[in-house]
Amino acid sequence: MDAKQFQKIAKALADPRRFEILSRIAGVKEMACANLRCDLPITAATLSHHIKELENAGLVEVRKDAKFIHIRLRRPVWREYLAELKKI
Amino acid sequence: MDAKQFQKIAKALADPRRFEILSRIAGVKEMACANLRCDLPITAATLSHHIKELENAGLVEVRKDAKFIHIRLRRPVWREYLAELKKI
DNA sequence: GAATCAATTAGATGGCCATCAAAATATCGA
DNA sequence: TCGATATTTTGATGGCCATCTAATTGATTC
Repeated sequence: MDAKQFQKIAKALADPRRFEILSRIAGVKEMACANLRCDLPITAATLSHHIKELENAGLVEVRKDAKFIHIRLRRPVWREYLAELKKI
Repeated sequence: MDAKQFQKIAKALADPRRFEILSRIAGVKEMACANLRCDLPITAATLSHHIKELENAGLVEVRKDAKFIHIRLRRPVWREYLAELKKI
C-alpha cells in the first residue's frame, strides 16, 4: 500500500459516518445502499458522497444491481491498512 | 476505549504531519520536541498545536524538562485503538 | 538584568469538506 | 408512456482546522 492510499484511508476513517458505514458492511457479505440509509441520519446525497470517498480510498467496492447498489468491504485492503498501522 | 476517544484518535491520525510525529516517537522511548522540528517543515506554533491534538486524543504524553518537552507514545492506548479497529 | 532559546498562545486566514436542497439520471411497474 | 423509487450530480453554505505571524511565557546563561 502506497503512502497516498494510506493517507486516503486515514482520512476516510476520520469521519464518524463513514466509519459507521464500514462497521455495518463489515459484518455481512454486502449491503444495499438503501439499507444503510435506514439507520443513518443523512440524506441520500450525503450518503452517496461518503460511499464515493470510501470507494476512492479503496476500502469498498460497489456492485450495481438495477436500481440498487450494493457495497462490500475490500477485506484485503483493510487488512493491509491494519498491518501498516501495526508497523509503528 | 469509549467512542469519543476512538473518534479523536481517528481524527488525529488523519493528518499526515501528526502521523509522522507518531511514527517517529514510536521508535524511541521518548523524543524532544525540538528534535521533531528538525525534520518537519512546520513552524513551532503548528507543531505545538499538533502535539496538543495528539495529547488530547490520549495518544501521547508529555514530560517537561526545563526548557524542553519530551513526547512519548502511550502504547497501551495505541494497542487499544488497533484492537478496536480489528473488531470490524 | 539583558539576551537567547524553547515552547505556547492569540488572532487571522485560506482551504477543505460534510451537509443539504434541488435537479438530473436511471430503472422499474402499471 | 407515466409515475415511483434509487442514486447521482450540482451548486451553495457553514463550520472546522492546518497554518502562519507576532506576541508572550518560562528557563538559561552571561
